[in-house]
Amino acid sequence: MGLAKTEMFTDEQNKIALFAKVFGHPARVAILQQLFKINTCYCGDLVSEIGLAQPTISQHLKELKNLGLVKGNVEGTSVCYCIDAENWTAMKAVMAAFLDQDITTTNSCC
Amino acid sequence: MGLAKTEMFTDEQNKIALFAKVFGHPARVAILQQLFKINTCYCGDLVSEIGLAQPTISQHLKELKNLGLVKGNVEGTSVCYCIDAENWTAMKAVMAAFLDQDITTTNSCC
DNA sequence: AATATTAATCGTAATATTGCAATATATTAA
DNA sequence: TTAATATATTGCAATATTACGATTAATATT
Repeated sequence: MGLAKTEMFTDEQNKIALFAKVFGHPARVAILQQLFKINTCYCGDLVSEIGLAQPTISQHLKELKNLGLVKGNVEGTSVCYCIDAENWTAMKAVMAAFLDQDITTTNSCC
Repeated sequence: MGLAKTEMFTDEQNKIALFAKVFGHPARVAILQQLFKINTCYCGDLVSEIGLAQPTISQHLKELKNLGLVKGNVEGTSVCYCIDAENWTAMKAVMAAFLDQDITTTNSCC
């Protein structure tokens, strides 16, 4: 079906999956790394830096914006993008709660 | 195309994306949380716990196994699954390097 | 006003993902 | 050996994702 049965899962599980999904493409990872590196970045800079076509980068940026991880600021004909620090921190807390679970090796089957 | 152009990105970026992708479905999040919670778990238990069909759970487990995050141990007709602690820790280091980047609010455009 | 620049949107082709019924495989029990 | 049980695999339909050319929208420059 290609359609996740989100109603079977908790809000937290769906939230983790949504954040993870947006990181599940190397172009979006690269965009975020670049934004962290140079702090503030025009859309066109990302296009030349990453090497995908402009509509493709624009589409990836849209997904990052939809989740609130990235903000865009219109400056004339350009749009300047940066990380949304507050939402990034909130996302980190959600992901950390999932990733930092304790592993009890006792009573393990394998 | 539906096909990520992995050759344009660094190994690290592709690795982050691969790990994130496997967490990008709530069923796999739920499977992992359950494995952390009860430490060791038969495939059938996950099917009844999560509520998706047996082939669906089996398929999700396969993806987790392919990335090395989960191990399975055959016990008679059953298969007992658990987290691969070593690989989980290694994965956490990769993801933390990405998620814990510093945010410099100075010189930010938005 | 006409043109240039930058980014977003639309449309579409190629491919990937999700979910499950049906079936196959492997082990144990009778 | 046969039947029962548990899991994996196959095949397929529905939907999602990725990428980009063409176009549009908005602002700047001349």
